[in-house]
Amino acid sequence: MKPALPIPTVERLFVYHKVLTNLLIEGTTHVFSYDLANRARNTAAQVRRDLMSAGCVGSSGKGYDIRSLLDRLSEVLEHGASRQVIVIGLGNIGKGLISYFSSPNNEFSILAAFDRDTRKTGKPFQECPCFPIADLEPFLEKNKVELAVLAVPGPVAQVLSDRLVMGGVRGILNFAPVRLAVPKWVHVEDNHITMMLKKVSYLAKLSPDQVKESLTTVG
Amino acid sequence: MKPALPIPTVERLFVYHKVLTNLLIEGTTHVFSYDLANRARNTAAQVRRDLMSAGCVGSSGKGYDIRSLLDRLSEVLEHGASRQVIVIGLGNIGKGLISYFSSPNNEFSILAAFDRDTRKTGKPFQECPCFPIADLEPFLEKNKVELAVLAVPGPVAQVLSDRLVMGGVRGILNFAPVRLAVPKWVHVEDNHITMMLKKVSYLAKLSPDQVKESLTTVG
DNA sequence: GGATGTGAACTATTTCACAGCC
DNA sequence: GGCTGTGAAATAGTTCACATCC
Repeated sequence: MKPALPIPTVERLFVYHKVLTNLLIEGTTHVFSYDLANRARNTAAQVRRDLMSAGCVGSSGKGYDIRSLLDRLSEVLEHGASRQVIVIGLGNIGKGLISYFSSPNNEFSILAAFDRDTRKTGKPFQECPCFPIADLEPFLEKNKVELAVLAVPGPVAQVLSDRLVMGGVRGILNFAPVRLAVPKWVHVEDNHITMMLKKVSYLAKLSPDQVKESLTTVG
Repeated sequence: MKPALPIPTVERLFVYHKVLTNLLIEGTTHVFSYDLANRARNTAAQVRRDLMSAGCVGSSGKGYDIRSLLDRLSEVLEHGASRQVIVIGLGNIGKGLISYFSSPNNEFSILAAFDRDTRKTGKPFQECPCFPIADLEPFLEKNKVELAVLAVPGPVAQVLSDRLVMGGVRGILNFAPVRLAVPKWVHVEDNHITMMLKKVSYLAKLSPDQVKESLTTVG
């Protein structure tokens, strides 16, 4: 088996995949490394290196063929990956996710939401059924879902995470502002919005106080 | 001026700050590097190195004094950083943010939301006033806000980003699934939920198919 | 004894720079 | 001529390991 790709590379590959999809929709068929680099905000050398690591090939004269690039990237990034997701917590974040993923172009399907508030359960939210938390285990038992979005308040996040893990979930996108303890075969990706906002604030503070040039000078 | 801290370090420092805050609330006054490491899910050496880079000092016998650690971290991470934010787009994500930041313990204050839907504007959402997008420029003119959360559909994100930048915004937390083009003195932090979910899916697929041991064996 | 602080070694990642190809 | 593919160099980041201090 070939060595796993470094995480930073994987993240950029996802970006390329998105950019390339848009280019294809616009009707473009080929792209140069520096062109893709511009759109993905990095360097041509980096793009070539990344694509190489992913096993993509271009041709010296014409650049990369977008369609085969996408095929290859999809294979590397998406082959065998779960696409079925449940959402825990039907607050605003949970609802936002469901709205977002009910758009037709989505690659994930949200099978169900779970909430402890009985006013929310029973009836579906935007065609997505919402069940009481107590139904979680039987649902997981029956549906073998491997991915979950955890969008609940911090204090209950760990307990729910444990239940997800016991139910066979192997990937959690966690919006709760706590660090979850999970066994090593489960991957948690934290989306701590507060922390991101702090980071933005920190970096905005650092960036040089520059004269505001016309926006048209910026790529 | 001392050299800027590496981004990965800064991110970990935010985590330490959070962990330490919780510890302080619990009444703990001192912490060892390996202890902090456990709670932040990394190694003792890393913790010591990070704290050192941030200019923190501990003492060999007793570990680190949490209160002075927090003081120092706050100084490094938060001194001079903007705390006032506006939210563009009062969809579910926008609402979620506002709900989240209206909790009393928050460090950011959301001054206003903006939306193009006139059914949402005029009346406040949870005490946060919501204005029509047309009011953006005068609002920025008057309030000198430097941070914005962009939670609008992809197709309109770039235009709104331009308007934010022209209005003096220097940091954007972007939920729209596009790469924004901004001048170099503006920092954009992307929170592309779809991409994060893809990443979780990718990593969950990779993680070894491990025997499920008792959850109690896991920290 | 048991921590911290830190140079030095190591590992990972990015960038350079150029041979080879179209 | 211009672009890809890729060793090699450079840089960034992490971990080791031990002198030092409480």
